[in-house]
Amino acid sequence: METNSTASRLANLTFSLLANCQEKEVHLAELHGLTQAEFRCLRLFGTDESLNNKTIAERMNLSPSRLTRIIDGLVKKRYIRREIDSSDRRNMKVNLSAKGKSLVQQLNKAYVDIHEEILMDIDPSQHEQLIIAMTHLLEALEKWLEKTE
Amino acid sequence: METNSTASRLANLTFSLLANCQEKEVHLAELHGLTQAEFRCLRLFGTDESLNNKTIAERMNLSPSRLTRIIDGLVKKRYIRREIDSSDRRNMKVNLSAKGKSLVQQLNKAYVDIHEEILMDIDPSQHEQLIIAMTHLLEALEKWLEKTE
DNA sequence: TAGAAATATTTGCCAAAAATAAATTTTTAC
DNA sequence: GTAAAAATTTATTTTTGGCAAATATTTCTA
Repeated sequence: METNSTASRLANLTFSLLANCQEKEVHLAELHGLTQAEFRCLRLFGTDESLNNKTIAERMNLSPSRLTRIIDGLVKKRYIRREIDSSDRRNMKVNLSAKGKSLVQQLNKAYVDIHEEILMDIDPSQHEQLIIAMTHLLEALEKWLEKTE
Repeated sequence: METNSTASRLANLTFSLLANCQEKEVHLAELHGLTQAEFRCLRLFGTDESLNNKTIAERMNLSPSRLTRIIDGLVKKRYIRREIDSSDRRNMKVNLSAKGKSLVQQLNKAYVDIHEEILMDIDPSQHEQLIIAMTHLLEALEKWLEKTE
């Protein structure tokens, strides 16, 4: 069957892709003097976002206390700032410093650039197809994750 | 420009994809009583492959001594076997046990199945396009990794 | 409105996992 | 016979992560 061999080719591709991305992350984190947890945490921030401890903990599937430590590191390294939320003083508003913003922007740009290069190699009429396929891939994965939770 | 916004959509997709895959790996490793390092190491094996310590260490970007420990764990958990290479007794040939083979096959099958499901949602005439695009993505990433090494 | 319950974060403590460096053993190769 | 290579052991450090208790603040309620 055709689908089967295509599926296994695709599976191999995403497998290698994943491995490479992971390697890339390790490398980038090291390059900026961050641990992987810190790096992953930083990448959660949009440049203008202001999050609190608990929200980040939930997004990263970690305990709030663990998050406090990760944020400690990022604050010490001057990538983010902590500030008491004036509307609810139990909350800590966490947001990027100038240094943090610049790094996040730089990383995002590099990431978009790679994808732009790829798209240049592909007929524009196929772009939407690709997006749709990738969306399916992501949905399938999310569904699978929920199922096994 | 059209390419730019498509590129950033695609970038977001692969970013989420990566995060989900990582979560999935954590989950699967736990499910089988393996640490993440052990799980990743196991997934390096084709069902009939026989590798030595150093090769695996290189593929995983780890020190040989770290690898010894990871393999220790996998041997203790009966997923792989160690055997002295009779042609060069300094080498250790490492290969999957029956239990290991069965797990690797099962994981590969689940992986291919997900991709098969995805492909069923996509017009078969587009399949080759998707493969090509993903191949480009992978190449771009590998090139980028080499550059920054 | 005083006191109880709930919420968010931090702190101290601890354990497992990940990683490296240096020393050691065995084997090979020149 | 000595140097180099492969794997392991030993010792040590860093990273990751959770739990329970403590603290501060807010919300609920009697």
